Amino acid sequence: MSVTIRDVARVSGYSIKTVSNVINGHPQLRPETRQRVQDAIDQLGYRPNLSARNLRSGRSGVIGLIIPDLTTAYFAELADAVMRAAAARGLAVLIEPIGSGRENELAALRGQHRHMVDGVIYSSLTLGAPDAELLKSVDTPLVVLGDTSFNGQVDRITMANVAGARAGTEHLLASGRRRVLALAAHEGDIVASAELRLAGYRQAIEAAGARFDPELVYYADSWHRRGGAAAMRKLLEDGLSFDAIFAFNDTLALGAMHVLQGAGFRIPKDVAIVGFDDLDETRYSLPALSTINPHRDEIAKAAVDTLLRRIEGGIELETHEIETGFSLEIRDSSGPSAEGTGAANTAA
Amino acid sequence: MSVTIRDVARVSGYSIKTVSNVINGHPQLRPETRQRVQDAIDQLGYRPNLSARNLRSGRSGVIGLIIPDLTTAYFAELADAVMRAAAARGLAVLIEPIGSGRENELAALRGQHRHMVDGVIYSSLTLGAPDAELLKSVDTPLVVLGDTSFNGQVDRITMANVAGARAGTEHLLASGRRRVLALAAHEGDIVASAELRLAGYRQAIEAAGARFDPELVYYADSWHRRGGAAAMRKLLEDGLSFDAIFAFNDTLALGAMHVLQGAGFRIPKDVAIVGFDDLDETRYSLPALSTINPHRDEIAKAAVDTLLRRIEGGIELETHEIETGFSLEIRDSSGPSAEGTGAANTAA
DNA sequence: CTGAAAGCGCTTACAG
DNA sequence: CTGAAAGCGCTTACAG
Repeated sequence: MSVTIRDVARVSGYSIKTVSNVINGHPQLRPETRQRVQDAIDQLGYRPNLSARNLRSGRSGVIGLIIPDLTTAYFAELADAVMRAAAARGLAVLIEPIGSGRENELAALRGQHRHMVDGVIYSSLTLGAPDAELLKSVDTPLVVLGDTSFNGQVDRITMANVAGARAGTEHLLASGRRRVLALAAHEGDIVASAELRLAGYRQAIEAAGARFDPELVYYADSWHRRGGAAAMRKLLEDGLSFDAIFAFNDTLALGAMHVLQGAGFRIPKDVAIVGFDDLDETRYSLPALSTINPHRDEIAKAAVDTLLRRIEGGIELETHEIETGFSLEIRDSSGPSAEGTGAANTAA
Repeated sequence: MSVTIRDVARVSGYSIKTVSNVINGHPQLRPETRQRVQDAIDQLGYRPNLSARNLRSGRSGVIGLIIPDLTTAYFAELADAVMRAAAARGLAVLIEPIGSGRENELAALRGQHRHMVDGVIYSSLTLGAPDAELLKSVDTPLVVLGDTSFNGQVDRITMANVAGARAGTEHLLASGRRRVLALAAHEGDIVASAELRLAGYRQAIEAAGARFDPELVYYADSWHRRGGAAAMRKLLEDGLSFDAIFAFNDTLALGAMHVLQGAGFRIPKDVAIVGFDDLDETRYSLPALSTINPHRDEIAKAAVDTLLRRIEGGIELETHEIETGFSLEIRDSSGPSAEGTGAANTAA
């Protein structure tokens, strides 16, 4: 059952060292040597014992990913992107779903898996600048994914919250909408991304020469579909007039869209909607939802590479803060308005 | 940085063996000894090196979970359940998303992570009885999650497809519906669960003394929301009359519900709907979707425990096939019909 | 290019 | 209860 490097050495007629060189792709080896060793490996079905390799090298080849849960589409898609980015670097990912809330997030920093992983990608919602020291005291290489700054004291990848929100709002204004609602959310202590996206929304409004109207900012009580639906119902009751919505994330947008359609509004004719996150399901909603694509693959790649650099560079290495790009995905939910051509297809 | 068991021995004044006994919770230890060793551990911040432990024990404490992807709600929720079940047994889970299709599923069996894990939970959609030999030839302990039988040659956990589908259909019939549509799906070679659920649907129809009408069985071209929506549009064009739908999974049901609502049907008044899977989002759809809960936690627990037994028992251990329970979750989408009380709230 | 040997940190018979 | 020692399978100076 357990073929070891020693067996390969014996069968191939070379020393353990040489076999090891072949396995690890050392360059200076005669092709013939390499071939014979490889033949023995194939013949025996040898696979290196990773525990032994890890013990020796001090590395496990596994990184941790700490997220609140796996069943929220946003985190599932993030995890998927991180796994792909890690696989491209030969790393496996150990996902640790920790639940939401500050306490869980803190507890995770002392998690049990800590010693199985070479480093951790940590998606934090509640930690902020005052916790920078705490994060620095963690003895595992760490990269934070989040919208709150730690004053450059921690490696961090963040998305283009302000620029993305601005682009989404500008797109709505550019398509002729005049009363663009901001559908925001507060949830627990999660304020960072909401604030940043609000700033982007406001920038777009003001850049268009309009006045920022706080009355047009609605707060859902959660970031989820249900929150978007509830906020929209309240909004319709309030009798506010509007012809577009920039929602601070996709699920809010989908919840709002559902209620609007139930109330007889046509989308995008009567109301255009743009979300944020580019969740996979936005392609399949009816109509398909326009949204800000935060370039999750880029975020994941930056996180993995930054973590790898930290693992190799140690604590002295200077910290990196990276803000990734974004793009506006124009789908059916933000096509021309009722005053437009009438054709409800994708705007160019 | 690396405190070892040797350091703990030195500081505590006991031998390495004794320290090891304390760490591993050996019973016969004087409380005083245990305390002194523990003090040293705490003082030094000692954590066992898992690579060394694994090398020695031949176990990694990690199990693999092979699924098509993490971004489909169904698999995300399955993964979540498996992680919780594994954590309860002190195991970590390495998720390997492999994409869909038979080729990917086969390739995964020779996956790179094979040697990091003590065993694998393998969610297969395309493998069937003829592949039993292949599965048995994998040298890693393996438990299959799936609806296709391998003739008892492989450990397998499956859900109550027939009984669940029957219960869902019976619920619709019991609430006074007369024309219950079956919204089925074919996708690639995935036929097993569709066939089983169709059998359950048919049993319910016939048990009610009605005749099974093949015309009422509609096939979507995918198991997803979009497939359900497309099938429903076609169905409405066909002008078929019906007052209820039993959908073979929740996303089909949600897609169908959306199209029905867009066409002016009231749910459940005009059409009652029941899905299958109990995805989290069924609680938040409008109306909330009635569904068959396949007891995912039970599935996950059975899978982890069966795998653990296989890991410990080796290849001689006889194989287990476990079918888990289910329950009918009655929500708003299957309340009373138009002829009923008129109150569209949850049926009892 | 290649070999003999040490050592990563742990657990576990073996001997007291 | 406790100690000294072997060995899990690998990598890597060190010496040729």
